[in-house]
Amino acid sequence: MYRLEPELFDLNYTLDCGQVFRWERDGDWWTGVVGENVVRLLQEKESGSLLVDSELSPEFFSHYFRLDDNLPSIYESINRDLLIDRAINRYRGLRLIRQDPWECLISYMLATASSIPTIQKRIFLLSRFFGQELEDGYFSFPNPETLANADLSLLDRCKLGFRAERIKTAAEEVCSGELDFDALFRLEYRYARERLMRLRGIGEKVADCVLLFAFEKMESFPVDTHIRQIIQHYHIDDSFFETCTNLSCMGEWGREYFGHYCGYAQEYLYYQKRIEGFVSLY
DNA sequence: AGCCAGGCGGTCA
DNA sequence: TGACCGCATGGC
Repeated sequence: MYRLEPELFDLNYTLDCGQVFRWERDGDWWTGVVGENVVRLLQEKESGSLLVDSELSPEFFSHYFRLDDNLPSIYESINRDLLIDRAINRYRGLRLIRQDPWECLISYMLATASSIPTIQKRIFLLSRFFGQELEDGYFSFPNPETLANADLSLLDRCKLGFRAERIKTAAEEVCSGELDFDALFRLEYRYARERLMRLRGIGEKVADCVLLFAFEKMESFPVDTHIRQIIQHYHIDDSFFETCTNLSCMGEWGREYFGHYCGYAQEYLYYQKRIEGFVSLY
């Protein structure tokens, strides 16, 4: 157990906002599986310091929680209107997380047309059946080889529905090296996106989530049902939307409107909408 | 019961 | 291209 003193960081918002699915809260403590490690974290209310119960190093968490991001500077760059301004101030300290590419890829393939509790349940079952037990009740995320070789009847027990075949195929591509994570890191956003979208089960939204949360593409702007509703409800920038109604166009708009760190803007808007619905700006 | 959830892929005009 | 539909599952 050790202590970290992160600046401008809110653990609760960061783990609760819906970007990760394997952290659970019990009182003030969060427990999660990161790689082969079971991790417990608590942030003290007054001091803001982080209590870490884990084998992983301080440097790891600094990297994992993107403490290297200059948040004030990012806030300044994305603060374009009253709605995002409110979200930034209300959920101050929410940071994006650097997720493991493989786990992130499969998780968001399993997230299509599902509520967050359902997604969490699928990943829990998948880990329980195909991962390795780390300590009592906690399992690692299954590796690509295991999922590539799993038979569909077993995958079915994880309640994946029509997503089962898709993740098996994706796992096979990762195993064979046909899908190369290192290459995705090096590719520019739009090319990495095109590459991911060649997989069955990955459209614009899933590709954007994976690129944002695992491949350092801050200029991703995932347009899910909440973001679509926000844009339609507030008529942000309505001169643009006279000619733009579909989801693809909304993504393009987000990148233009919020700039390079639009991924951060997206996450704040998404969380605010999930927690508070359509907020009043008066 | 019916609709929606961090959607995608196919079809049909 | 744009609108509609089926796809499994679960929560409300």
